[in-house]
Amino acid sequence: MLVRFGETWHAWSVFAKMPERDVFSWNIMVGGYGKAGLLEDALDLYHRMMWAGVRPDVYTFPCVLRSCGGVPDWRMGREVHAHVLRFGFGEEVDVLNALVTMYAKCGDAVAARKVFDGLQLFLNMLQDEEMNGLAVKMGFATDAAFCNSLIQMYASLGMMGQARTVFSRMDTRDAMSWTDMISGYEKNGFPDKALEVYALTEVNNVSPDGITIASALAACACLGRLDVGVKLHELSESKGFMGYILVANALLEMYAKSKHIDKAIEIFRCMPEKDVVSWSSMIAGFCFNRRNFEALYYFRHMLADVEPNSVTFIATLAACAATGALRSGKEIHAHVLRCVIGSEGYLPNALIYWYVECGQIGYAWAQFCVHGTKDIVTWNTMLAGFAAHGHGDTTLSFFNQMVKIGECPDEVTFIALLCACSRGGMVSEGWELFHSMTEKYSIVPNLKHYACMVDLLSRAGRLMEAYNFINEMPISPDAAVWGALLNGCRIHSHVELGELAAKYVLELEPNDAGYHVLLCDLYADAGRWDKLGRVRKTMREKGLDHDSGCSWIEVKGVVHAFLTDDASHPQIREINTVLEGIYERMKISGAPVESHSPEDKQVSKDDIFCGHSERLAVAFGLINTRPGTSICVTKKQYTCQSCHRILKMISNIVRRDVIVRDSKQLHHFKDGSCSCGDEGHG
DNA sequence: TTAGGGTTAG
Repeated sequence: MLVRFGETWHAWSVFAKMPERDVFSWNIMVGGYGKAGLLEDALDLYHRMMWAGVRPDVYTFPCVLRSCGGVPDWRMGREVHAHVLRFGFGEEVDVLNALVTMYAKCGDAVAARKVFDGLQLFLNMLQDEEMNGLAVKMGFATDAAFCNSLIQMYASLGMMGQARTVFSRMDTRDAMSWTDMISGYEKNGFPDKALEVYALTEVNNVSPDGITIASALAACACLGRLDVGVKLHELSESKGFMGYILVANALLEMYAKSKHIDKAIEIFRCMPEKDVVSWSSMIAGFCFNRRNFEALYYFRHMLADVEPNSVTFIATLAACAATGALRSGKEIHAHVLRCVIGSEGYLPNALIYWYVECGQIGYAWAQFCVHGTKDIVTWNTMLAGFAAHGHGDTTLSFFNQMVKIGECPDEVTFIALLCACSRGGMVSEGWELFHSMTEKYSIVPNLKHYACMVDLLSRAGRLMEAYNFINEMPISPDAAVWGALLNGCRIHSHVELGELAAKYVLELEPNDAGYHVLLCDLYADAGRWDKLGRVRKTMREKGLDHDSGCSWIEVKGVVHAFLTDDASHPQIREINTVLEGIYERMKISGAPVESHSPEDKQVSKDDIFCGHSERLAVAFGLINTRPGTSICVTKKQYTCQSCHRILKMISNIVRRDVIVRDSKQLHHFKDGSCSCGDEGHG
């Protein structure tokens, strides 16, 4: 009784005073600790039960295995598996199901499958009509507890077809049967089907409990289905589930993923108690809504309240990566090392990705080297990192090394590879890799691969070849594919083809400011001021010119943000002095500085003082960081051509690496050239 | 009138 009210500690004191304890009382205690989330305690209690010489029964195992899967503790799970066999429960479906789920949660798919296969014969008998009839007659083939157990097992192995068969065979389904189906579909990547099943609960007058609602909300979050989500919110309120932390957390997630982060904040603030999931969901929610600084702010506040876990760190590192926050990320890295969870799941990959995004390819490499078990994501992150920093040859040789040790590339691998070829101007290598996708690795190229190929060809000046390539694509091209051609036309000043590409791009993405700017750059470079004026007018009409530039740089852990023509920074005088000095040195070196303005095509002071935010941020970095260190700036928008040109020169003049992460890609400027391989940038 | 279904990252 006390356990049911969540008073585990109180229950323990009663339990401890009991003169005699049978397997029944032990089961209640082990189950109670498990349900209260005190998984380690539940396992400890199970050990004590064993030492006390109590013989476990059929109820003991699902309960203790659930805790093993929840930790997850694979070694303990195996130990319990041995007990299952020793005590003769090796043929109990409910126990075997719990074993399958436990192994699945511990990431041991092989063992899960092995246990499952042992059951297959029995399950096949149920598929057989005669046996099924017999089972029905005996009253257990449609028994809710038994069937729920089967559904869970099938769902944990991703066999939703079988789960559905069992589900439809049932006479009476309880809330758990419905929840199993909803969460099964959601977890196996069919959130739409999950919501279809949820809709049936309404038709069938099923009363959903908190877990049912949370599972349906997860599916809403996945699909961004705010309409269903809001109904579930109302239902939760009417049923009094809002105080249930699981439901409140699922609601946060749903609102954040449906782009209603303010509603998520409202719910979060009303929560009397917040756990690690609530905080992590908010951090991830801010990232999802591109409010990365708030994500970092919440992370700092969280530390005073609850202990972060690996999910928290992964979400926070994503915010650090998006903002180029090197110092904050390093703090997290230190936390990770202290908490000894550095090798947990996806976390090492998140660290590599964050170092890459902050322009620290060397540290990313060091992190890669110390990372124990590398999966395909680890390799892909590193490959993409080398590609982004302009190390084309390294990317390809690294790929060969990867294949040599037996790692099988996936579709993401080829995006990184084609990107590297494109930036390094390696056309024949790019073609070869593109063909090898289907011929050697049976990977069907998707839109991203096609966009990479168009980028590769058009950057190399093979504009007609790129155009023909698009026309021969087996799938219809998206804006990114035409955008790559437009960019190539801009680099090689091919106005006519560029206009054609722009026509398709703007049909598909009529309100994308970046593509409009690209077209402006094409006209500006070709000196077509009349047409440039017309595009600018369209942008004004569409309200695309209001998004003024914003760049920021982190210096000594403090983020300094700059807007276009920003004169508000306390160091603005020094910034202007630095820019002026660079301008003087450019003049001396005779650098061919071109202007955006039609009147003045010669070296112009306007170039250096154009007020674009990234230049202000870079100049600020030059003043406030040690000589020789690299300068990392993050920009919210697309870097304009003029800035790109100037930044190349700055990197040459000051002999420092300048890294600018804009909305499209990473630019690593070094000794007068850029990693993006954009030769047309001047 | 004991178990088994659940939320966060990628």
